[in-house]
Amino acid sequence: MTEDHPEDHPEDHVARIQAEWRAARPDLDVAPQGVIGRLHRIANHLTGELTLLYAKYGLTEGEFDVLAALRRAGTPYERAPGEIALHTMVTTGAVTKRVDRLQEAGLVHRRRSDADGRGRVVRLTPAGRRLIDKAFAAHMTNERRLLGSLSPAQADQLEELLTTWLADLEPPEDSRAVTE
Amino acid sequence: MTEDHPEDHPEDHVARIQAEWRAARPDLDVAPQGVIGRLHRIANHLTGELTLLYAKYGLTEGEFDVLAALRRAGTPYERAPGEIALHTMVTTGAVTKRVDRLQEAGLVHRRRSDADGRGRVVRLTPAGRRLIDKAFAAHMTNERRLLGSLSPAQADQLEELLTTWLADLEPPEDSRAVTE
DNA sequence: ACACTATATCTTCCCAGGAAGATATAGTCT
DNA sequence: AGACTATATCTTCCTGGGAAGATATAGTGT
Repeated sequence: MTEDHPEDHPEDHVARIQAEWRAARPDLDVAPQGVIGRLHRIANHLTGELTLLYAKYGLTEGEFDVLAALRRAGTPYERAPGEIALHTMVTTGAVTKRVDRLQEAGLVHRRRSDADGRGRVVRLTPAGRRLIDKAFAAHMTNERRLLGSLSPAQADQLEELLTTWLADLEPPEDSRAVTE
Repeated sequence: MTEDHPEDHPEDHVARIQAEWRAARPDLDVAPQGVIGRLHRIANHLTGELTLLYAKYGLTEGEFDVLAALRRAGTPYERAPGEIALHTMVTTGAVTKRVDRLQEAGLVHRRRSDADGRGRVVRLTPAGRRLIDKAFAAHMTNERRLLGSLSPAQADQLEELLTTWLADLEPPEDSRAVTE
């Protein structure tokens, strides 16, 4: 965030935006954009690439997330919609629709909960299990590729910085909320 | 991305997801999620916080971006919709609608281009100029706050890593495309 | 000048997700 | 048991943006 980075980066889009701001508003310190702007641009690029891969398996990102949450649950690959909403960080309304689409595609099955009449249970079908197993393996390969420009040491360093930052940004929730 | 980080992070959401995957798919290396997953979570948190601030000024993120792009242009704060689309990384259709809303709110003015009958020129009104000047200053303060958990040295290190990564992810465009 | 192609913007249609309300069932207190 | 509150899910309505097509104007070659 200091001004002089004697690296060989030929000036990226974010640097140009910062330069424009420095000209337009010399009274402001736009240093934070150097981190936050680049982080957002990277996130957008990554999302675009990841979405392309999901599409190869006929899935949207949201649908992939639901299948992944079910797969991670382990046998018998079941979870309540509310749990899925927590895991995937969307509203329950969004989960309802995602599950609708996945059910339509025969990838999940929905039934009433025995234990709680209000609850539902969403379960991966065998087809859903097969699909997410293939898609997730490809997804990991894809992520590894996208990280390719960083050396392992750089990736470690980056992970550590992001972990520190995230720990501060995330609400200090009790871990139960998400794990259970 | 190595397995042992002897820090004091008590295990975050991403670490839990990775642990679930290691149990469910021990054949896969989910290390990339450590970086990419956290990056996305941070980006989401940041977007949420930034959006809250935009809302205080009656703006959506998209509208803020348009006003900012015009403000950065310098006097007389004008840009063609196509340029705005490039700067804000959305389609021209999205720009049309954003400008519609901003025009409705009296923050920008739209007229035909003299030089090119197909073109339009979007210009900040005085009210728009005042609003974005206030909002952008607050935005920078907000971003500085959000970076607060990192030391200046950490922020520098992070910026450098992100710059390296972004340089590889961004298409090696010729710089004209975005600057002009 | 004419035909053809390229470009800038806008329009139409669609989709995913959020917010808030509706519904059904649980749990609790008396 | 009855009343009241809490909870899980779904439904309805709305909004922002994407994709592709429609318009209007430019530019180019003959």
